[in-house]
Amino acid sequence: MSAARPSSGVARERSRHASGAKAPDKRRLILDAAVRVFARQGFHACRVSDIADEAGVAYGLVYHYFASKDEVLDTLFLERWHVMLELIREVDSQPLPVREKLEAIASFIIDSYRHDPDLMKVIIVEVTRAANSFGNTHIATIREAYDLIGGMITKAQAEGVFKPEIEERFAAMAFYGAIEQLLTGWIFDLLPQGEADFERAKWLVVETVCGGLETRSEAQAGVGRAAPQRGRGEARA
Amino acid sequence: MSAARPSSGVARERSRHASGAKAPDKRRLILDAAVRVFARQGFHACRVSDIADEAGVAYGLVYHYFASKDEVLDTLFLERWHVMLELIREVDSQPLPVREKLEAIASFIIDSYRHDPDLMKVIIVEVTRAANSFGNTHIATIREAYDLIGGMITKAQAEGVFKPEIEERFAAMAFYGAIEQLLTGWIFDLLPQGEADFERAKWLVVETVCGGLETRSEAQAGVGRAAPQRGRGEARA
Amino acid sequence: MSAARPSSGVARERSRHASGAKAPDKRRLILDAAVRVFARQGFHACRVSDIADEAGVAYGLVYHYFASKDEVLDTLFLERWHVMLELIREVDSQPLPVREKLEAIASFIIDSYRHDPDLMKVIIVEVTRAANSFGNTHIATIREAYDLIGGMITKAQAEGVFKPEIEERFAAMAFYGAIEQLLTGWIFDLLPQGEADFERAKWLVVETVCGGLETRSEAQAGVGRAAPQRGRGEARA
Amino acid sequence: MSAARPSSGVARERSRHASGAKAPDKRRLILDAAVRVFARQGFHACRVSDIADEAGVAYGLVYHYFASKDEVLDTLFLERWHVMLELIREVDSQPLPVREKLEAIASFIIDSYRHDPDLMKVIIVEVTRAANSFGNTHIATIREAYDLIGGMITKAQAEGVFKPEIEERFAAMAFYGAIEQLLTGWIFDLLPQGEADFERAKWLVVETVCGGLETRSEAQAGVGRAAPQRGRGEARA
DNA sequence: CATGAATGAGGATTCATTCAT
DNA sequence: CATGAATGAATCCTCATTCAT
Repeated sequence: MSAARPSSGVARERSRHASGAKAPDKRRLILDAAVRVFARQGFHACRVSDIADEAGVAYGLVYHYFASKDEVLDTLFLERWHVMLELIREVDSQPLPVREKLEAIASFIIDSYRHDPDLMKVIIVEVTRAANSFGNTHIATIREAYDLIGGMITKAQAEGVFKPEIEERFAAMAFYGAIEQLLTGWIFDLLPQGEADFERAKWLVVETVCGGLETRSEAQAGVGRAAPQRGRGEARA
Repeated sequence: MSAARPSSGVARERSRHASGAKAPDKRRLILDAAVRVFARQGFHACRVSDIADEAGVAYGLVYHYFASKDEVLDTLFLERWHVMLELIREVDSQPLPVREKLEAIASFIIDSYRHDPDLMKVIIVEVTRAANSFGNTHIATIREAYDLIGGMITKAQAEGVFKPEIEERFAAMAFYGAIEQLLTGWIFDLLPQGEADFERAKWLVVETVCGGLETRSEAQAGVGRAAPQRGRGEARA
Repeated sequence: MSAARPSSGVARERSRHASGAKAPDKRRLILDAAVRVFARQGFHACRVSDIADEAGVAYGLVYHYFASKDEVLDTLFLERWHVMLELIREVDSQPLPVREKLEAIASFIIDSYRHDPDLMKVIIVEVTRAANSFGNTHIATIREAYDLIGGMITKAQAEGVFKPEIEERFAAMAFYGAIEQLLTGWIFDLLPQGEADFERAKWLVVETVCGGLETRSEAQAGVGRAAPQRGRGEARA
Repeated sequence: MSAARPSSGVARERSRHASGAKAPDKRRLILDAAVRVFARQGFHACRVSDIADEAGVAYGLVYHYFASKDEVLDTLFLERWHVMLELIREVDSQPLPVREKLEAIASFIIDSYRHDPDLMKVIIVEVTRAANSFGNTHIATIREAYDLIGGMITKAQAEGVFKPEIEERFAAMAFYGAIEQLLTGWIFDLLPQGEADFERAKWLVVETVCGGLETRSEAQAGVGRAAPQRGRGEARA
């Protein structure tokens, strides 16, 4: 009661009373458990008690920290997406070539999956696609990311680096869609997920999309990095 | 159309008495109603009775033709995806340049959306989510599509048209993901959906992805078609 | 429509138009199928379509011959029970010693089970015990049998063959209960059901109950037949 | 009482706070209500909400304590049957003549009915029918009771008290069947149920069955008690 | 903070029965 | 006679949520 419950906003993991990592932080425990359960069973198919069981707490406690089952998913989405937006904004603010900016974004997303595949699975499968429930709630947030990426592309077009005839919003969607589909491929085991696969994927998505967006002169200039070693049959993580 | 026949019900697609549109074909009626209802409310949020009401039939008739609510969605998915696979196979069998093959695929998908946005919305939004629960029946079907597209890319690489260092499966995913994300953009009203937008989108996705995949020499050859007129403000929504 | 449908009454298997065994007699087909299905799945757990499937007819046809699923069970019960009552009445009308009368009844019931275990299972499990539905409907019929048996016992008591201090109704119930429980034992595989087991069971139930009911003098007179060979471990039918 | 604990729910039979009848013990409340409702309407004809209403609790609470409607019936059966088995085991372990042992068992069953006719009605009427569907969990329990009674008979045969030519399992079934049928007679109002009727019934069933099972010499010894006064017209119903 | 007993609205599914062909 | 498409009432069960302890 003394500590304000941030029902949204980036997680402040510790710092209850500024005392440090004293309590096991049940709220975090529940969120992490929810990720695993949502990833395993899907949001709709799981019960609140499943989350509580996974977290090892009584299920009434979930309602102590979250107003509803929905809010748990909302929180997971917003936590991650805010980090994502922050990253995009930071990248955007720096004086880098588009290709590097886009690569930074692709890297961030792919590394996010590499670091916590369950979380990304939940966000992609349960939120991003959930047109009629969560999707609508978070469209504004998602749109912001597209707008930022779109801005980068517009700028690149103004600089003559990208072809001017491709509309920035469409390009931003295509760029993001390509990345997300790679994650989807990993999630559903359609693509191999070795360490090298992740690295190559970053390069690939940038090379493909930027390659297509760049003007001839730019492409000839050979700004693209060399492809990481193409390795097949690597161990999957 | 090679519609999947459910285990329950009778579903004699053939016209009764060979006369044509004699019988109302309730099964089709239910499927079409389901598309509208799923698109409007989402699969989970709608009740079976909503489908029946929309179709103007009795509650139980849905269960006369389909074993469950899931099977209705399943059927929609399989129906559509079979058409899609057929198209891809046909395209693949013809002696066309990759770019044209990919453009045919992109066109087909985008036209599918243009022709029946509700259906595509359902397929994209609900099925991915359902893939978790529905087991891997659908994954196998989807994988086949990717494999076919991957095959086109491999061939193009062998012919020196596409860069060899990009793995075909990843490229196929990126290609498909770009298209799907455009649809998602339309579905969520993040992109304008005028007639010209659809046409430009076809060109754009091919130009972007192929442009990125093609070897320098190929790109220089200028195989790409000129961009359709970039027109703004035709947004429908 | 020309042939009166006996919704109750002993089955008149053939004799539609007095022509003989011309048609396969679908009604009989359905009744026999119902016995098998009721025995296998239980009355409540089976669907009308299960009966129709077993009979190899469309399920609408069941309603051509019977007003409801209930009536099918009713008919089976009444068919059998009328035969049973007839037997008891006939036995009762003959100038035999009680012991032989009761043995005739026990034999009839046990032979009924031997001849068609499914039918007897259905009648015992689904009707006789079904206190609140069928039971009540048929109590009158069942009571008649008890009364007839009770009458035999009263007569035997008057003749000094049976002890007078045992009330006839109670004795009749006990007698019938012993037999029915043997059937139940067979039905649920608690007792062996070889041919000899059936024969011994007839003797046993009469020997036990009559032995207990008879007066000392009568018992000493040794009216009881010798026990059939006690055989264990016989093959089960 | 060694009540079977269901898999769901919590069921802390122990008194809360060691204070006694503090908590209403909803689980017991539900079971008792179920007995009344099952007896009145029959298992199949009643709804779960009828049980909840009768118990004065919310619908869902039934499912808090029991996994299904079936499990409620199951629990009632097992609770009762365990008490019954315990009684039989105890009787069996004592150095009494068979006749007294069997009389103790008959007394117990008949007193059970006298004490809670609804419960016995449910056990007799519904469980036999359910045995079909419930699988063989119950059959095993029932078999154990028969085996114990059969053991008593075998022992009596070895001691020369009972005729050796009657197989013990058949005799056990007949004995139990006679008792059960008396209960059935009461349940369906075919027999009078005054206090004296119950007492006479105990004597009758033992006298009849034991009388039939005993060897001549034993019967002559006159071990049987005198019949309780034969009184008519005390019928309760 | 934590617990889990209690609530009850909500929805999928079943299946007996009707009836047009 | 036969068929099986069509109907829709009936009911089980789930599970998010509340709240007393």
